Amino acid sequence: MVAAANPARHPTHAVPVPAAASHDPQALLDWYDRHRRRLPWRAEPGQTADPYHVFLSEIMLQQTTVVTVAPYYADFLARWPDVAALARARLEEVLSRWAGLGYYARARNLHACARAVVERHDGRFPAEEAALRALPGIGPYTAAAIASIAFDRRAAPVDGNWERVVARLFAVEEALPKARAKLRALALTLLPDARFGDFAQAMMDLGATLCTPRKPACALCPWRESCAARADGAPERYPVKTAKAARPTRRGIAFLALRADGAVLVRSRPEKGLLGGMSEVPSTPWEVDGPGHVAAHAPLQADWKALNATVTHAFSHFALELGIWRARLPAKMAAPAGHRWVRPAQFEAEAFPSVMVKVLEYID
DNA sequence: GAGGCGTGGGT
DNA sequence: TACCCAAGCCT
Repeated sequence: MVAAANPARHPTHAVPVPAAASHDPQALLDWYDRHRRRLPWRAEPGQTADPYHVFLSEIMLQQTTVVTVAPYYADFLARWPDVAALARARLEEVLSRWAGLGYYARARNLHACARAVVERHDGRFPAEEAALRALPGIGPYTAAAIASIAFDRRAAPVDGNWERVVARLFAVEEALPKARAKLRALALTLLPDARFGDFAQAMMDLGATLCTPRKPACALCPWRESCAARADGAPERYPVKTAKAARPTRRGIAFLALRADGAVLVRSRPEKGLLGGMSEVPSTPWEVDGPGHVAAHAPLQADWKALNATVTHAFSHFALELGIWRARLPAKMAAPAGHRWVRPAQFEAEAFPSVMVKVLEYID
């Protein structure tokens, strides 16, 4: 979508803009110049950010906090300092270094995207939103983020921060996610005439530090005078959201097969779906109705002992309760088809998601 | 377009 | 405790 930089000069019929609203973009840029957060992936003031740094950080930051991302970003950048290096990496190694960060399709797409940049764009990220959007794992937000932050193109990376800020500035009563298009249209009316990258990051900093979900610090906000939600006296009421569905509990049993030499029996999950491509301890299916006939799912015949232990884990759309069955096996025992024996010293090279790290606590 | 897709921290 | 929340993308 294309919108005029200033709707007062270039009226649009797409969305009615309150006549009284004057959220001066320069006021936010001035605030940003004084309060910008120093983050590992950000360029120094006045400098252009490296597109690869923006790309890597933006993918990691999808639905993930700055504090969580920071060590992963440092590790990836040290290991793969540029997009060509990442493109040369093995997918298994990328997944193992991503382990613990969640939303594992991001890691697979990150790797595919690096290869696509090398193959389709000669190793240089395109500056245009449309070309960026065509790359794997890069959606409308990330395309706009790279275009604006790395290339200072006029683009609006509307994330959760932008949505919250805009919903409050205009006191939008329509609920998310349905209100998304409206919030985006309103966001476009806020854009300055220059410094698009700084403006994008300023909106994120504003949302992350002042215009927070709970107890926003309106007294410190550069837009406090023109904010409709503040005028209403209840800024924390925005953005309005529709209630989410309740999260069911699924149950299963994990089979901890321990060889006498200390090795543990593991396998890789299918490439697509939940924890796609990640390493796991074999288990029954995880179902709401429970594991059913447990022994039928055991990876091998053994003297299985049910431990008095349950691993619980919260996924985004269901809770998991995993019982543990453990068996000890001779050192020369071969791995069944599709499985492999892994010693604890080699765990670092495996792509164990957090739930499997919890299961592996019971190898002793 | 609504739901699948992780995780850890905060209240 | 049981939610809610965080720089979304894909199908």
